[in-house]
Amino acid sequence: MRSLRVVVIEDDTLIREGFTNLINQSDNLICIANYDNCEEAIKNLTKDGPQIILMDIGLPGISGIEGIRRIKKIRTDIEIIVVTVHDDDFKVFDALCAGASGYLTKNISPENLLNAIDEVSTGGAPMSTNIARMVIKSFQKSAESPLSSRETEVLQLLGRGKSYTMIADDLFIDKETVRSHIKNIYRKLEVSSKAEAIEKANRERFI
Amino acid sequence: MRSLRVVVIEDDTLIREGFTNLINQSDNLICIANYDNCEEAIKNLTKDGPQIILMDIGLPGISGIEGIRRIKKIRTDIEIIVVTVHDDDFKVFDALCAGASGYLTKNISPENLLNAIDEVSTGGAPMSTNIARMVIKSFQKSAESPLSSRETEVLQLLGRGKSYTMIADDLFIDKETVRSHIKNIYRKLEVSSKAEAIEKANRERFI
DNA sequence: ATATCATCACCCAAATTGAGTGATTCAATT
DNA sequence: AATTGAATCACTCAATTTGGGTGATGATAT
Repeated sequence: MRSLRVVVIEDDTLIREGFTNLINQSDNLICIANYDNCEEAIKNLTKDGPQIILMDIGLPGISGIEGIRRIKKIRTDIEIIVVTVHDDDFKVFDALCAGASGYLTKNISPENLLNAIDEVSTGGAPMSTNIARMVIKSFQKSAESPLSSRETEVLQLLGRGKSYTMIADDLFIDKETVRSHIKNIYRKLEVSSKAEAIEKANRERFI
Repeated sequence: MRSLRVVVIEDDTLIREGFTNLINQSDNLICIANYDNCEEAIKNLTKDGPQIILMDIGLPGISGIEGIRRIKKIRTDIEIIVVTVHDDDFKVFDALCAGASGYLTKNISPENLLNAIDEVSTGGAPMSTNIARMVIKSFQKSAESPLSSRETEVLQLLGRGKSYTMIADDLFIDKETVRSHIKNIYRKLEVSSKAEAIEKANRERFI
């Protein structure tokens, strides 16, 4: 069986060496190179030709997030797994949006790290349990929205760029009714424009 | 150690019995009840008092998706794991939006099913590998967008409900420039209004 | 060299929006 | 029985927004 070519990008020497050794001890993986920064890694990307990259995102120089973006731009088929201590929402979602296929926090066991590499190579998306929960939560609305279900519906359509008239047609109600709902939405959210309402509703996960 | 109380909702008798037996054979789980429809399960929800519900979503009567919504409305703290043959995008995202904490396809092994129940009880979000990949993909933009990066930026702001003037202020450019970008966006996307542009860009994952 | 990108300008008419100030009906809660 | 919230509809008014034109400029890239 062919070995999967892995590149490690991680500025902590100890961890970098640790990952490299771990990968090379596995019989279906080979760590083709390791780097302590993204710039170097990108420079050698074509030469190295990895299928998988393990990557820290708290790096000096260009951030790991930007690094992911650039790597995916060069070769979309490389699977990138983020391995980091950061588990704050923004970092996670930025990394995923940039193109990461997996996201692990650093307390992961060596065994699970190897499993994750395996998983990503077969079309999976390995995530630490807390990350998976964050990701799933991002789909769910807040329980304590002040908006009624009809108001929520109206605001959703407004957020899709629809005009009062179009919303009225979609919901089979009069334009005046839509206006009325929107006034109530503005009052409840304490805003006074479409943009503010959409902004706030998105931030607080009302829609 | 206290047993986790599980309820199974599944219309296929064979599978339902199988899940029930499997759960009861585990020493930290107890299947407190099982149902072949959501209505019954909801009726007995308070009496049963489960921490976890295993749920099919291809049910007669009210759909599993609607069932999830209603159950979460009654008791937000119940963790619901969807176990189903359906892995089409809409079903998955609808279920997650409705409040599911996990999503497994039915080819799962008995061992992994028990692991998933365990995982969800400790704050995880168990997903089959293909589902996890779908979920992560939903964060990522399409590679072959016809829009330039500036146009993408403009369209993103438009999608947040901002007016031309606000977008101009945000990007430190003239309102006329914004209009110009939007005209080009409309041409490239072959649309002729804000709503259509946002709709199409979202559908094709350009923003 | 041709094309795309990013920027700005002016015209025009129709549509949209936000802020008023109302009303009615129905259902739920107290 | 009274109140509240939800959902529906009506009309005015002025400012803003939008979409369609038809241009231009300089820079960058292919």
